[in-house]
Amino acid sequence: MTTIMLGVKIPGQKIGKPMRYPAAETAEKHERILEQAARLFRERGFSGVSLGEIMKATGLTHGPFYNHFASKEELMAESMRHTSQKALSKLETIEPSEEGKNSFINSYLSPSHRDTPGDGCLIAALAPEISREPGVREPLTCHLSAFIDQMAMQFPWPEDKSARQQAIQTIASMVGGLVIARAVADETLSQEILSDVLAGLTGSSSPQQG
Amino acid sequence: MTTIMLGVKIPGQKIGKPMRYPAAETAEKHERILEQAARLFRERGFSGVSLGEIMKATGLTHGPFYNHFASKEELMAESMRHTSQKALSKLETIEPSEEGKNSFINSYLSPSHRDTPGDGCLIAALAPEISREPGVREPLTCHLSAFIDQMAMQFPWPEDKSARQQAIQTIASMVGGLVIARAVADETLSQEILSDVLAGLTGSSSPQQG
DNA sequence: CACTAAACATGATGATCATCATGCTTGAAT
DNA sequence: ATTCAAGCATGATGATCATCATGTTTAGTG
Repeated sequence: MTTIMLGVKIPGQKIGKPMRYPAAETAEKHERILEQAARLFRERGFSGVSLGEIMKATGLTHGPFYNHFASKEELMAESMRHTSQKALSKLETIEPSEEGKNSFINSYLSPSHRDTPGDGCLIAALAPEISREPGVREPLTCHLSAFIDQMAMQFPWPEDKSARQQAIQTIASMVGGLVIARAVADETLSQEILSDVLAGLTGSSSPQQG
Repeated sequence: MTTIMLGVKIPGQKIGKPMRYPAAETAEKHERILEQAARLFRERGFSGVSLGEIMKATGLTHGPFYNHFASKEELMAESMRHTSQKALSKLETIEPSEEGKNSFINSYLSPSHRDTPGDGCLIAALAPEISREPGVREPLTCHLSAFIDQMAMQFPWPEDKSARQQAIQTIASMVGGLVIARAVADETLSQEILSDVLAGLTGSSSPQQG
């Protein structure tokens, strides 16, 4: 039986080994790479961003990339885990009430979220590409699974159907609504999609802001 | 004032000009390029497919591509229009009843559709990439707009809300459900997503086949 | 029959990119 | 102070790709 170490290389944290560069700064750069990658990937897709661009965005050259990650694919997976954690943490801070839920859905289906994919939902920005990239399907699966669980648990749901089923239906509507609102070139139609999907999920007929 | 000709080059159909290769065969090749492109783009994304691959799939070499299309971007737009027309035609053949609607939704959210993106929904396969590619947002917008109209008109909808709004909500759920079912690596979860979204849209609790 | 322009095939070209190679810099442990 | 591997920068390398160049084939037209 073979044990495979799947642990991720985290510079500046090797145990008992000397760190010639300040560990804190190195870890900070590592983090910056992750964050810039997460932003750029969501803005332009995995294949639309080069490693050089990402490194430049963090203020480094392309050289030291492989001191931080083993490959682009690993960076993709790591940046997804990173984004997922932040999204889940944010979700957990929302008031576990009907109002909290509606406000969450409202902000998800807002023009602001539609227009800033780099800071938004990982799934809506990257799902089809993820489907085709074996290396990133696992983090996506973990993320979505955790998100479903958390939404089902955190918010109140009508009791005629299971909370989990309703969470899944809600997420599907949110993702689908955002994805098509982003793809459409007509601002009026795009806004109509956001409003209609929002209305279906919250019963609200007032337009969402920001 | 300048008039810009946006017409698409269609080999074998220039008026009054001699066609040295058989017009019928040339038009057939043109069609084959469109179809292979539409399939490959949906399977692997725009940026995941090279022009060489597409031409090879049609039985030609990469050379004559530019005798048929002005650029990859034009091919992308044309293949989307081509796919859109076929999808709309197919939609129109569906019986305009509750059963027809449910059967349509059922087949959209089936494992078969999930597993064969190359022959499936254009939007679910390509929407995020379309959002980032200026040259293909117009055909997507036309497609979605026509699809909304047709669904709203063709199927019966509860009268407490506008048919159009319900069509939009339904499409959003379908697209979102398919997109996340495809992205997830866990077959059980993927199947659960398909079933739950389907149940929310049709009230059916029986699993979909094919 | 000779001519021609569309359509075809082979083969550049130049750009982009992931990854690797090399040498310099740093600073904690010796 | 010396050492040395992590981390850094510059600069290959080799692959892929969209697009272009060039020559060849084709079948209507004159």
